[in-house]
Amino acid sequence: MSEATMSTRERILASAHAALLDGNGLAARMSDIARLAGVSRQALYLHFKSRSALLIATTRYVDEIEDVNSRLAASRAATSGRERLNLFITAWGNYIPIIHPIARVLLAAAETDAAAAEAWADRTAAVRQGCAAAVAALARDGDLAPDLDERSATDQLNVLQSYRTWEQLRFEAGLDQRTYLDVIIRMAHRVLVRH
Amino acid sequence: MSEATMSTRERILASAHAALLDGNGLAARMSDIARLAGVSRQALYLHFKSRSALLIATTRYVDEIEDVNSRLAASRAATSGRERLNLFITAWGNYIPIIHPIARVLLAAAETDAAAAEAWADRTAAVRQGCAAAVAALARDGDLAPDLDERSATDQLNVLQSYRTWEQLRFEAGLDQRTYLDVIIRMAHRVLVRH
DNA sequence: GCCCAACTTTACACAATGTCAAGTCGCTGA
DNA sequence: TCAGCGACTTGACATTGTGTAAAGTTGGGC
Repeated sequence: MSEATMSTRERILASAHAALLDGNGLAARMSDIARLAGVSRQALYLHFKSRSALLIATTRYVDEIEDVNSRLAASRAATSGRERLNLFITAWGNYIPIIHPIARVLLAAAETDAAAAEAWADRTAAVRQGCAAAVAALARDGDLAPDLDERSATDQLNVLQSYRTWEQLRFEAGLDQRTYLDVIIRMAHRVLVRH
Repeated sequence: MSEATMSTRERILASAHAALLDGNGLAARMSDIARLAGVSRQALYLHFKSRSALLIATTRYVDEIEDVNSRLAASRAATSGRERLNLFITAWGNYIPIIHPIARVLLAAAETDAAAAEAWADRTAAVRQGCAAAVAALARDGDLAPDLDERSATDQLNVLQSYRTWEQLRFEAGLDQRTYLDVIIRMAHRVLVRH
């Protein structure tokens, strides 16, 4: 979709995305996004009720253009539980860097805004479902560690897969993306898989 | 120290602590803290350069009155690496709930304030040292998983011990504190210890 | 009795979100 | 062709919180 043919709403979303990607996205103000989109600040409020509503819509927008659903669908094709675990960790782990700049700001907004908190909770619930499915596949193969029930195993995988864990390993510990994936896959196997 | 004999600075810190503890601490404003301390809002600026400086000082204040140092020192008495790992996880894991309400706000401030970010980095560096020491003790006993170097093992333990992991397991997954500790100890052992 | 330090009071600058109302402009349909 | 409508702009304003500035008050030590 060329810039000229995009609806104003789409241009706003694309500009919000761009504003959040660049440098200190957290500081992106409504007026910055408006300037980027080439519309007035007030036009933003015609399309989105509040900054927080715009952030939520931007997150969905990026999920759509990056096609998060088919990325995650790949792991469902796996035949064994262990394979599914690897594919799921890889698929989600490679999506985190894409959604990260936006999620970061949404999460910050969630601290004070109830709607943003709910939107965030929706996302994490979706990831948790993926974790639960991978755990169930392991259990079906008899590969789940015998001292774990599926619920607790899902909690543990979910924590390893979380956005915050990625953030810490990538930025605080300084791992590159490939090493991050290796580390998480190793941890997930040792934590979840019978041996 | 009774309220009457406390210096103004101490009353401000104690009030900031109280304000952050109660309900939605994130929303605690300078004027709320001033009211609680029974001083004018401007008095806060006589003692602390900014909100962020007050948050940093409050964190240190709580560390002091809760004696975080001797809590963590306990684990250094351990004879074996495995024991040290357990003691360290327990000591730090039981301190997180105490510092959590304050750390949460400091972390939020760190998103936009460089001084707060640095104060946060100091804290995490201190915890990481504890992790590194536990890993070193394991390695000394020959109990560290052979595919791990100490650096990577420290990263992995550090992520398990992190404030964010605690938050997710306690509040998103709904574990109680005892179960949280059990889960982290289990994960740490499976991830780090040779078997 | 004077002074000083700590604190209060009042006022204001500033940034950002969000609201409001009137104005512009191009397209569409009678 | 032009009236009207929808989408957007313009400019003004309310609100909330941080941080600064300056003058006033007060109590204790010398």
